[in-house]
Amino acid sequence: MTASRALRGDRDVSAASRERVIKAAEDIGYFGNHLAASLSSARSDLIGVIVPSLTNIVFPQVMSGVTDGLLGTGFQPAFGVTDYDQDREYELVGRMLSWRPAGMIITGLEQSEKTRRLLLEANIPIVQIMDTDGVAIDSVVGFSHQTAGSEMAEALVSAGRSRFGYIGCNLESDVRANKRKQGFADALSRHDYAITASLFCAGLSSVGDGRRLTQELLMQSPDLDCIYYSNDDVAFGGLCYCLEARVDVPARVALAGFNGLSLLQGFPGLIATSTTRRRDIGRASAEIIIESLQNPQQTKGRQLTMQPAVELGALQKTCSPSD
Amino acid sequence: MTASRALRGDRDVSAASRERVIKAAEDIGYFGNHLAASLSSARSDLIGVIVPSLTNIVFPQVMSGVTDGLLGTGFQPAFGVTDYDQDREYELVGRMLSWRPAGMIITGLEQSEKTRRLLLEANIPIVQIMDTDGVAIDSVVGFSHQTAGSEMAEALVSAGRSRFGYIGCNLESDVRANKRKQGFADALSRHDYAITASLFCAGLSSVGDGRRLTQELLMQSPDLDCIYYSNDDVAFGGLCYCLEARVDVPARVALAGFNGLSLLQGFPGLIATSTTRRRDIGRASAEIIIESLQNPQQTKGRQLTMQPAVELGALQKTCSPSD
DNA sequence: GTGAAAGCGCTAACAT
DNA sequence: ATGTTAGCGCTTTCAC
Repeated sequence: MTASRALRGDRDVSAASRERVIKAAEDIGYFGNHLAASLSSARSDLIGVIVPSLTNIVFPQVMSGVTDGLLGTGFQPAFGVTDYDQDREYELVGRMLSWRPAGMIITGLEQSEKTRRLLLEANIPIVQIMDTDGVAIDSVVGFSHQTAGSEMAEALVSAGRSRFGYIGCNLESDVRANKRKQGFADALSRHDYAITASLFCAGLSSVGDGRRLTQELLMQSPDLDCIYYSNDDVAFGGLCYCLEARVDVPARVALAGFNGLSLLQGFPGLIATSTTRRRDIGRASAEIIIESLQNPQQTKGRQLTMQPAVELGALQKTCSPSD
Repeated sequence: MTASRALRGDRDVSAASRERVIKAAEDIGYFGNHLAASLSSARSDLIGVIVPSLTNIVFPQVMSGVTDGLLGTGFQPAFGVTDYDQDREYELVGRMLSWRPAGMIITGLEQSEKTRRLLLEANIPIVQIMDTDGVAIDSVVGFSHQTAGSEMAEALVSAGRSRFGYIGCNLESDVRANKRKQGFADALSRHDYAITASLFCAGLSSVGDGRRLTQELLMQSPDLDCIYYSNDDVAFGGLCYCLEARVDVPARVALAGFNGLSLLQGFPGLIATSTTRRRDIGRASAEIIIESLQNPQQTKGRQLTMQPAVELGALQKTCSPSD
């Protein structure tokens, strides 16, 4: 009937009817039923967004970016969390698709074959985010973690460092942290250097673990002049230990993390990092979905790289401690 | 037909048919349509979850808790973010309800009157979380921020502090931080003390702001022996400043935050805090929704308080700096 | 500009 | 244990 048109803001409704309908709707406290609408029109205004974890601030920021990018478009994000578990991811993707979302944003390129098939067959725009090292399903917004790792290594070598340690958390599940480590090690070996000592912890990264592992690593390898961490949280924990133990950072040992978290502003410049544009990646992925929806042909398989910038901070000004 | 029953795991289907159906479904890559299912059965397996922000780790942790609590129940969380904006909240609640969720979890007790009406009329279990200072719509899981503030004040007074400063971020929108401050000030005044110096910053709380504001506050009021912060992020920034400026914490000045973030493990015990059980609150709220769904009568209007524990850390052992 | 008819893909209730 | 019928609340298409 006319009511349906009026409420959806269809033109071809007289101003008089429109007003009457809207008035009536308010009076009875009516609000539509998206289920019926989407079922009938065979499309919904949901954009599925899948992230691996909510344990540090990185993915929440990506989600904020997506929300921003969707604001005012009439589309709505629907968030899901996999906890870095591929089976859970498959399950979640299936559930999301069964809501017939208009598009999907999913973290990483390493979905299981089953999941990839689901996504492909859904026949909606898919954007994989946060990584570009691999084979895409459709569009991609992110950067190469491998490159990020090697760029950090190059920068640290240029700053005169030569005895490298590594500390990582959650490497069993965090594919991207592994890629960074790989890129880091590869770049070092091109300079005939290597990671000579490393420590790992299972489970999620945390400041506390970084602190503990750094103490341990420096005990067993006191000659290290640089430690690369799987991310900023762990690196920051390392810095806390060093400050308390009066280990001079970065003069005696340089610490390098990853992400460029605002947390680092606690001690500006003391930790080298690669600043990732997390909100921008979220926003851009939302925009690509919207464009694809408006222009299905031209926007297939776009690739957008936002490589993080290496920031050395105070390290820039120091020389090798052996000088 | 039988297929529908088989796929939903209805009993009253012969093992033979069930297998044939499931086999066939896999062959053609069939997966159901939640839209149609929910429309038909007039209920969905979604639980709407509304949080104010994703800018620090607190609400992501609540969301993880909800996800945990829902795991294996067949219900699924659907997350929404309001950015501390009541109009956005109203909009979001409306949109969520139009998906006919089975229940709603929403942060805080300060919804607008319109939003409250929407929620009431939805006739589904509602759980408001994170706060108990106010009037509930249905069930509540959280704690009194007012009490949390006064308990911290009491603890600090007992620890011998007497000259109090306050630093807060985002107080324009963060109702709960305001309640803590109020409770803190009220408790102080019962001891004839008061907050004698404060600084605020607009916008979201961050470590960097805490650092900057603490420097400023200690410059203009060098005699303070205690600073209460709106939360741990800001407090931690303050600690970073003090460590760098060699201000003795907690001997000369005690710092107190709120939340018990794992970040504090960078310098264990140096910041007093109230440890909130964020995951537990998320999990419990999910459980209450599930119970209400199974047992509509008995579970109306439950109230669950999980008051945070004050942790003084190193401050416990110090005496007033004037001793 | 408005209305009537059909149907989206399921589930519920009732046969059989 | 399986099939049949009707209908959830919309949108679409086509008349008027």
